[in-house]
Amino acid sequence: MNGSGTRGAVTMHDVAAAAGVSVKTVSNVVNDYPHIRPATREKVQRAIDELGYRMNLSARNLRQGRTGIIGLALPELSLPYFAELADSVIRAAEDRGLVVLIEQTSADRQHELDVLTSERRQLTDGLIFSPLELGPDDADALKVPYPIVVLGERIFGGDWDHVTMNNVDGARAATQHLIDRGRRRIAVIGAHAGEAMGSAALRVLGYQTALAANGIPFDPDLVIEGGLWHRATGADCVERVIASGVEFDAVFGLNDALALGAMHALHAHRIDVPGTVAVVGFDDIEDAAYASPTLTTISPGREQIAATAIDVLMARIAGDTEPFRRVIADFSLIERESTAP
Amino acid sequence: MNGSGTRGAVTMHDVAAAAGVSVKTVSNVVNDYPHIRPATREKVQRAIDELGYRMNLSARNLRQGRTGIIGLALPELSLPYFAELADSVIRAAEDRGLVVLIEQTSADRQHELDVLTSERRQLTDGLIFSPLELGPDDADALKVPYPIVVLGERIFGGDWDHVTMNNVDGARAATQHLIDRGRRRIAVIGAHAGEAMGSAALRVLGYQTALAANGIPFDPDLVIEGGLWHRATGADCVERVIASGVEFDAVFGLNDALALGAMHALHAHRIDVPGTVAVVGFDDIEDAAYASPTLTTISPGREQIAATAIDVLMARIAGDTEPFRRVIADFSLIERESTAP
DNA sequence: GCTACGATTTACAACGTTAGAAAGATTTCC
DNA sequence: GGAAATCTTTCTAACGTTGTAAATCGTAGC
Repeated sequence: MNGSGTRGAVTMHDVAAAAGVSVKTVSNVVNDYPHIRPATREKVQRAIDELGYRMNLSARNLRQGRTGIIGLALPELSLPYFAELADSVIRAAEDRGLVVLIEQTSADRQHELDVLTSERRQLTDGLIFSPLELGPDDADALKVPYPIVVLGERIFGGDWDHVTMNNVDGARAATQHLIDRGRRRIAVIGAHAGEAMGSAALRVLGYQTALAANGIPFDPDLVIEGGLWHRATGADCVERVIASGVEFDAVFGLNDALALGAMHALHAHRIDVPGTVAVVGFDDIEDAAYASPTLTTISPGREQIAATAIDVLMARIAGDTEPFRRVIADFSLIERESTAP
Repeated sequence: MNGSGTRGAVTMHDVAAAAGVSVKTVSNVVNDYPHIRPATREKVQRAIDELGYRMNLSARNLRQGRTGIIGLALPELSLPYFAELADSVIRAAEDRGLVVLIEQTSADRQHELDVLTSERRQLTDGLIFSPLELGPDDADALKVPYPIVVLGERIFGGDWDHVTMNNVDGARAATQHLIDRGRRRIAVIGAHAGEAMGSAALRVLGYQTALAANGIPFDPDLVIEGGLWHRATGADCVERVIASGVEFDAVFGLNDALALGAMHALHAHRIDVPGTVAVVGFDDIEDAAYASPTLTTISPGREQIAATAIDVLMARIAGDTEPFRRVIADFSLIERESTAP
């Protein structure tokens, strides 16, 4: 079936025999060992090309104790934010010659714990882990015997590397932007009452900080609860503010899906965006740029998060023993039509 | 750092020594070889538990020539359809004890070709490949020396397994549903003029088939071109039909994003959905269920496609030499508010 | 008690690669 | 010209697992 004769693959031994050198010399050529006579290198290279030799990675992995694969554990690819994060991580990994194995935790606590001790960890050199359900109490479970980089905010102060977006400052900037546009009655939608450390709480904190910095009183009536951060929730939140009769001239959706849903509901009520109500989101998912009007949002530095996570992880895999790092990605405000003056 | 003493992992040798049996017996226990005395099995199991032994997968891979990893090559995870497909494939693989390595081709022809011969193929037992740019001319490139299952419609008649959705019949059913609801002037948006074999062409074909079956004349003015299947394109298509003055009482978006964009534009024009214009999509992405009104669509059997692809691939990996299969997944019509009577 | 025949267990040799050190070439320097 | 230094190449063992075949055990049949 494959071009080159026998069923089994071509090995270094075959190449060595064809080139008239030892196996180790072939290995040296393949691995760019510096001290090789040009003539030898060429001889070997020719044999490799002629025989169509491909390295057997399992053998190399066994010998070196490395696989070149990193794990990425996240809630679900169906959620646009995580799909885009995975996209970025895969690209960043590819640039560095690594490959990514994705595991979904379905936002289930037990599943998140399982991933940490799964047999799959044998197959990966390290793990990038984006938990949604684990909290400070689970810190011990994260003390694993392999390199791990944790994404997101839920677990602080542990003994591991942490790469996160700047939820507080990002939210502050989003709010400040609305204030700069003359808005004073800013509804924030998608809040989670019970939570102290999740993205919702941190973003609401940023919102409050911005209000305070501008001497605008905080009105609890403008903080709208909303569980799942879906479009439908966003629409529902807006329906509720409107029904409540509370006045507002702007909406801060704690993520883009909420903001998009909000715009939809505003539209349904013939409320002009951004004329009457300005809207801003958070995450910069692709749809935000295609909505109408296009949505102003905070870009959380997804690419940077992905690249940094991979770099930190690679350093740990290579044996780096520096103190654990906490990296906070740079965010940026993407101004679009939904907050045009 | 890890609980069990020395840096290096526990091996079968350690377990064998602790249990007082040979390495092979440990291997037999681990692999559920039937002829093992219960007492022995228990002894070994206890040693395994005590030492916290985990199989070294690289070693097994080397010995068996299998990795337990399958590759999944798709355009981009940022596209919701592919993110959801990847989700389904990963779940299906997990159910069967496999693990998935995702590679993105960025919808780039060269990149799609590269994936087929990448060094990564050494790491996977087989490949599930969803090409977007390769066409019938590239058939030779798909004759690879490892198990491969091709998704999608672009390449027919080759010597490989093929799992695909039923674009023609699905589109026919979507159109028929609109006809059943009394619609006669159905605009179809997102068509690709040049294409003969892509999803766009096949779905338009299904649309025409349904019209013909019901004796409704085909009006080319109702077929609206649209390149990228994004929400913005859908909105734009609707703007164009409206501007053209052509009458219509329904819109068939060739995918959900187009349909959602269409609903948005209709809304902007104060056109009632489904009262004045009914809308139907294709793909059943998650947003379709959260839109307002919720979107009627064709569910292309994503789960089934994923499961079937994995099953076929596993059979090939196991050495199945049956003739190549072509599986067409069952679709279903999901009726929602956008086509309510 | 002895033989035969499964049931269990073991010894040994791979799987294809690379680390480490030794061996062989070649060059450099007096 | 010879010794030392350096560059190249080779040799020998692993890495941890499983397939094969052979060894050992246990017991049923006579």
